Amino acid sequence: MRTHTCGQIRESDVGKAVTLCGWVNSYRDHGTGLIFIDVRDRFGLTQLVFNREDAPQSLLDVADTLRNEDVLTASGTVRVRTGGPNPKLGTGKVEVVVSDLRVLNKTENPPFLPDDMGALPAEETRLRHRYIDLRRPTMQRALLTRHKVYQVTRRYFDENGFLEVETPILYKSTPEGAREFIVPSRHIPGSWYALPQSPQLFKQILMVSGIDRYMQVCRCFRDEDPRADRQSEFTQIDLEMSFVRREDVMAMMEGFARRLWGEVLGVTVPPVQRMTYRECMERYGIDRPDTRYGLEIRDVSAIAARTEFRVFRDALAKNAGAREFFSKKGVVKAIRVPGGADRLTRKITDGYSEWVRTFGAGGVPVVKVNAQGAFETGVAKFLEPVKADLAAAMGLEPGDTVLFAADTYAVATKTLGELRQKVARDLGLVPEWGKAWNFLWMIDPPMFERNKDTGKWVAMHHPFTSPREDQRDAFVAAGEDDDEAVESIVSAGYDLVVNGSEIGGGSIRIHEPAVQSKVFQLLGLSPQMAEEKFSFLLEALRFGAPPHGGIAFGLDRLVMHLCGTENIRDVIAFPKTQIGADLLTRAPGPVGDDQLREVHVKSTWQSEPPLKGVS
RNA sequence: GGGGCGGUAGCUCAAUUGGUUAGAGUACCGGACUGUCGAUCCGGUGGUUGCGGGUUCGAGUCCCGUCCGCCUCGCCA
Repeated sequence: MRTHTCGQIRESDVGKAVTLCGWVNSYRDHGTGLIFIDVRDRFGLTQLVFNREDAPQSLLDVADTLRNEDVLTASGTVRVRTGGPNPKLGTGKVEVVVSDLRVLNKTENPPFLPDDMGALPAEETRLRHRYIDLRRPTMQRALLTRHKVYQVTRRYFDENGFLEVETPILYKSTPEGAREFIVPSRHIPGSWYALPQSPQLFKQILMVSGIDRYMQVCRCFRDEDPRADRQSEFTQIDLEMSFVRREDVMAMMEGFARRLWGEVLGVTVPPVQRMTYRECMERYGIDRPDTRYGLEIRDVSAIAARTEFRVFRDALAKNAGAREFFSKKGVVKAIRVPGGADRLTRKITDGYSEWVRTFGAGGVPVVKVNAQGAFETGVAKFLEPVKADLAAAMGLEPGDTVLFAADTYAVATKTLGELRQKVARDLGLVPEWGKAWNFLWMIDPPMFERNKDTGKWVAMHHPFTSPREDQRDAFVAAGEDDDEAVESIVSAGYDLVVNGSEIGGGSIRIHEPAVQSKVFQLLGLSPQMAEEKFSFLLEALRFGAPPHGGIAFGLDRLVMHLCGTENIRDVIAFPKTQIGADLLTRAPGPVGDDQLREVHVKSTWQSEPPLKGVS
């Protein structure tokens, strides 16, 4: 149908007869003289020109009807532009003098035009007419980047001896972890499949099967509320390796990250540092630290203990005798904001006090160091006796502000971890996209933590994560009710973090039945329950399981980083909204009673589905 | 489930303290124009102010409910 794409023609093509196909990007009708049409496809823009003096009337009649987003095919001759080049276009030095024009499909007046200039339509509108939104160059670039990630991924892991194996989408419901999407069985009344949260158990079984190295670009499903960087349906680069220690997996993945950033962005990934979970929490208050800026957290409990400030004293009284780092032990922590005395106004810091309530903190005590080095604000008088020690511990200079959190270790750490990021954003300390790539491995995370509501132990990663080699015996010996002991056991897990965002996580797995039983026991799964839910895995582990470990990278998030967007929907062709709706196809929707009967399901929902009359 | 922001013309937005016939840009329609390139100039069509109640002489504006979108806490092994 065409001889060239719209991004292809150059000066070297002058004089050639060409045929192009594409969409009308813009039309500039000069009435009695000239008509210019920019025709667009995925590859670029080419200017078509019609001259009213020498073009036949039949051709002009068609050209006159062209409007934005009409689909056309045009044939003509390439020539150098006589009106001067357009440096913004790759094809900007040439144009096509059209001799034949056909409208392949006239468009209705589109709800919006797919250009990247000016304000975008509301996201609702973009999702509703996704096919138009996806014509925008930015969206086409994102899909292209995503495509490159698929290609690099498959090449890299193929080169390294991985076998791509597909695993089931209709899967078995397992307890633990995220809420599942479920699918009723027609053949087995009252029975349900679940969509996989990840192919975790299958890939471990593939290791027992002797596959040695497995990878898959796979869709995963978690029926939890989405976020800006999270969809309930998402894609993982999933892999598993036999006969490896965590160094082997981490080295493999560093190589992968290096290849990805190199091939997609032309960026050389700097050396990947490692940081233990504990150090992450101590310095950054989060398990995925953003190390592109300072504002590190300091523990000032010992100094705070010598003040009469009620907020500090009350916090420090909590579990005062417990071991260090215990989640319920009271602590006072602080971050120093250089130059904050001027920049963090009373209004801003009051806002922080309000904001941290969402993390369970009561507020943010603030002290400012004025130009003369004196402490200001309400808590200053309490801190006067420890002024010198605090200044030394925090490295305070005139003009600084100190933000405190006084609470349990868990709350104070979380609060300052979040506040640190907010302050960095507010003060413009975060480098713009592409300026810094801070990769780090978070290692040695705890095996378990207590669920805040139920009080039960939950696996930090998943129940098949092995304790770190040297922790095995302590783990097997740990008493279920000994919180301090259980919390202190670290696993052989690892997360890869870039610029404060977790892009992948994995672990060395348990291959010993005794260790696996202990995990289930701590999670409150009786041997019978464990057998019922995971018999296939437990059985497989008994039939010659090699030591193995693996990791999964979030492909959507990788692409977000490589595209420089903070919206996961910008890297997914057909994403869903916050209530899991697809505004394009109007999924989910009702099904007929006969369909339900066939799968032995009766709905308890009596009203009309709300989405039906979407605005 | 909780908190926040938003919903006004096809699209992006405005509308004073609750007060005349809800405006502008753009798209679309018509006209003018020979080198534009986000063309320009002139004119025009276009509104259930998300939906349902309420208060009021009077509601885009205030109140209640509800739906939808986004951000977020919880949640996300």
